[in-house]
Amino acid sequence: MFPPLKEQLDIITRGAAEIIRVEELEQKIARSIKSDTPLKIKLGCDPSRPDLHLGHSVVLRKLRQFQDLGHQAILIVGDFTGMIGDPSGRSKTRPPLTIEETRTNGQGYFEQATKILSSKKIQMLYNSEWLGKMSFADVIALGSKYTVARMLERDDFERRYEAKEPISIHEFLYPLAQAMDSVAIRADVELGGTDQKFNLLVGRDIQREYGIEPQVTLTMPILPGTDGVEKMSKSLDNYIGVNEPAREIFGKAMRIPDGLIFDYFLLTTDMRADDLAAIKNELADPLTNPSTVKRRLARTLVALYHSENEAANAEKEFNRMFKEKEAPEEIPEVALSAPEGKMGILQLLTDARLVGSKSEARRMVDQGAVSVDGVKINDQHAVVSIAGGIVLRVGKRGWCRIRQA
RNA sequence: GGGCAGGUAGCGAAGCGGUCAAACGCAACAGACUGUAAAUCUGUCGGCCUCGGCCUUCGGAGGUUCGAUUCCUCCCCUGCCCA
Repeated sequence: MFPPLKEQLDIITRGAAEIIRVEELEQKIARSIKSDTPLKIKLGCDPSRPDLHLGHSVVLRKLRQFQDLGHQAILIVGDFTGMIGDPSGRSKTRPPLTIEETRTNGQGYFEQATKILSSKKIQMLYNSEWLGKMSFADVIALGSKYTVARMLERDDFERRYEAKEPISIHEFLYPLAQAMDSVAIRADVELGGTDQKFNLLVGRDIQREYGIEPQVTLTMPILPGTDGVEKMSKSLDNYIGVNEPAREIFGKAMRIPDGLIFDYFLLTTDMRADDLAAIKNELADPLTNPSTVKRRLARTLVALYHSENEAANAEKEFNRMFKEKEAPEEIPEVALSAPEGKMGILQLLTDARLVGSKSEARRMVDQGAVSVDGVKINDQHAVVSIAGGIVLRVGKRGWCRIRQA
């Protein structure tokens, strides 16, 4: 039923940043084969950020590989912690969620995740199921199993402690809560980004404390965002969402720095090892124009989340907009009512929601970023007739078709 | 509980009675260039405008002043030290 040990290990270790510990993984797999029992592979999901992007996909792809090898994927939705309101470091303002929100978000997560995961061998659990049942005494007992010094080993905590930034007590409880998830489901392997390493390791320790065989931790590299600097995240707006339209995915992929092309192929696609090697060579060749390789990446990504067909269309569209500098095929349309069919350009821009304020509209006009039907508008006081319908443009990407209501 | 240091635009950080919508850096946005890349250069970067200005902002609430981001009082929040 299960592929042989060697084959499993090959697949599992590919692309992984670190596995702690490989020997234990081998033992678990060997036992799984012998007893014909799937391993439980755990992945935690954050219900406060329901939109998945390529960064999430890295670890989801790894989970998919486990599924394909016959193992059991278990998604843990951190609804309990979400209801309290997490503050892992940066976002102090993360608002607590209601139970309904965590359910809705969990469901949304599941739907998006199954674009990557197989719908077989998958289970989704909410951690309030067990964490919500713990008494305060249970929590104290849990707290007694870990020390402050060890908590401070975590990079994030150590840094903030040194920098004299606030660390709330409950932040210490999060890794422990996450560890309890591993205890509750008796996870064999837990997946996460390298930034999760500490939390995953706490899981091992706590499982041991509760008399359970420690999980193996498998971390995947963190995917850099489209800016090439920070990790991909929605709040930094350097992400490519799995739910985005084909054109967006294509366009955003084309905008990543060249240096990221290979990493993206490696981490966000299912490309085989020999193809990856070929790409590496191609990129190393000074005669190669990286944009052609980047195009292939963009097509691959669109195909992954939409279809081959849409990938081809997205590329055509891309050429049309940026090579031939013509209006995109589909642009948002806004119906506005104007007396006598005429409007001031500033009003037009704000009503079309191409800018956030009239001041911004002024700036755009001043900077020569605005055009109507391809004709540049330089005068803030210009009055435009919208009677016959016009195409309004701001900057490179702000298109809008206006028609009279 | 006490002492000290802080809370300024998306972030970081100046200002410390008027010339402050607030230096500077980053991010962001626009323009040029280009491969919608990067780098670079230029400009913008609270809101409204008849372009002369007007309005709302510097943790919160009051107060002193002709005038406060700058001084005083109280409150809230954060860090450090002492208990």
